Amino acid sequence: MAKFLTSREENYSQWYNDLVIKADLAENSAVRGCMVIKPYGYAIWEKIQAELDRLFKATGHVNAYFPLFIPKSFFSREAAHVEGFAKECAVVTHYRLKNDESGKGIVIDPEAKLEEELVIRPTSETIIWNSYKNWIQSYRDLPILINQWANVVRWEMRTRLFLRTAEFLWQEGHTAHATAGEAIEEARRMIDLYAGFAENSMALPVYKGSKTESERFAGAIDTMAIEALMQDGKALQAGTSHFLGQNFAKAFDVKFTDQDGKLDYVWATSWGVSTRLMGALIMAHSDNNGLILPPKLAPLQVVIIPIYKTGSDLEKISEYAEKIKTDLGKAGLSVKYDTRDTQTPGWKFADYELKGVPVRIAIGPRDIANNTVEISRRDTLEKSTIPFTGIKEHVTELLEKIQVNIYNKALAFRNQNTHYCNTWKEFKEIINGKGGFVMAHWDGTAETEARIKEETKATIRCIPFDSVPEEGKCIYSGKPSSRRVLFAVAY
RNA sequence: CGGGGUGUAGCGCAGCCCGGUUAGCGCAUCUGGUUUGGGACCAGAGGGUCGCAGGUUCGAAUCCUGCCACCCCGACCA
Repeated sequence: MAKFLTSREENYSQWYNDLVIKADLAENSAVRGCMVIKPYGYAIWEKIQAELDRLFKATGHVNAYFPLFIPKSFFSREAAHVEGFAKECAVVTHYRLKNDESGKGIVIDPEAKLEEELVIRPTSETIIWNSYKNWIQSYRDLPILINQWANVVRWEMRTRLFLRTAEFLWQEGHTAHATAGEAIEEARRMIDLYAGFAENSMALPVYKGSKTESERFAGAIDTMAIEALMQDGKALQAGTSHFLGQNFAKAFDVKFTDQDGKLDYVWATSWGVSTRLMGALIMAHSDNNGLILPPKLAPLQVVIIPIYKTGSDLEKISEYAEKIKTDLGKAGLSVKYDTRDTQTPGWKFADYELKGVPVRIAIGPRDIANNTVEISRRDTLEKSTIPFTGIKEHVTELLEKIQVNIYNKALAFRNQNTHYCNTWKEFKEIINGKGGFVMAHWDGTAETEARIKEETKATIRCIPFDSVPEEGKCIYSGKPSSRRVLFAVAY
């Protein structure tokens, strides 16, 4: 089985690449570092989008859209911001092409040089706060709770499908508030929302916490993140939410008059998740047979496959199958009845396993005779034969069970691979060995953090919100520490 | 951007070192037939600017130079 995929044990990153390609999720394009998201992959992204969009709206946010291009000068207004992004910006310098004089091909028209270059957004804080300046005068104009679904470009050196591409799709929330407290609350609300989404919809357990200063978003006061563990023991940052203080308000001169008539700068947050979530989803659950998708995000939840020898067999099976399809459809499930006679049942079984369809129903003459169906779950590959009556209830329950089981499995793995280390030796053994998360004491200095990174590649993923105060000694420097932080080698 | 590797049919590869008929093989595709409860079988067919540009040579997939792309490992990052 699974001779079409490189196995996880053999080469985890090759397995991931194979899976993305063979499950027809995405492929590389003619443009370096940019991917084509194929229909099946995009369907999963649409499910992710739909649920997140619902959650954003349920917490009072609205969608808007800002330009792809940002005047170069906007970036220099916030010092830390420009420093963080300058190295990976694509820049538009001209607005016209013309035929080459020599008659061969087309060239940039040197006369069509832009007076001010435009940066293709790597993130939209600057262009958005430039607009907010005009929208905000009084506390009555606040808060502004806006989200944008967009593409952004970050000219990365090394790219990998979904995990790191030069162009990616994401959503970015940009909110404006009258008080620091309100903004902090908002930033925290959104990281909680992301964590809830990861756990409930993606079946992906995450650690929540704040980044250290060196890992913080360029221009933020506090960056909060959710961190997930992949099957190879590496961590993946799955979402971030930033408390931006008054940095962008100051950079773009966004002031408002409060209830006491005093003028103050506006407080900001921004938060986002990207198509990288697709990578997390793929890597966290899948196996050597292919994708394993949580039912809540599977574009196709149930597939029905007929097994027949003759045309009259197929007729009977189809009648039976169509009933099931209609029935399950009424229960709100997405069901496909695959009647293609160009592929054999065995081929279809393998293909839908590769694509991670959670539940498969096979119907053959045997089932017609016995009034049964064969039902198979993708997460455990278990098969059973069940009676035709009550199939709707059975499938609905099974999908819920699968959702829970996938989560529990990922949680167990995450917990088994979260180690509490007290010595440097032990720390290195785990990080260099099996990997995983390490909860360890840290003296709070950027120097120690950098040294640890240099020696082991491990970084502080976050200072977990729920880490309990505890007296200890930094594993590296031996200096006193009051709480453990979360280390891992990250993607 | 540094180190290593690879570019030959849609995909995966052999051929290259040691230049010489019509560039092979597996998978996939197409046609016909038999099949169909875990990636079916037989027969036949189609498909190639040998990554690109120069050079050496009577002759280049093969040798030389330059470039480009991709993969792996580092630094950077969601």
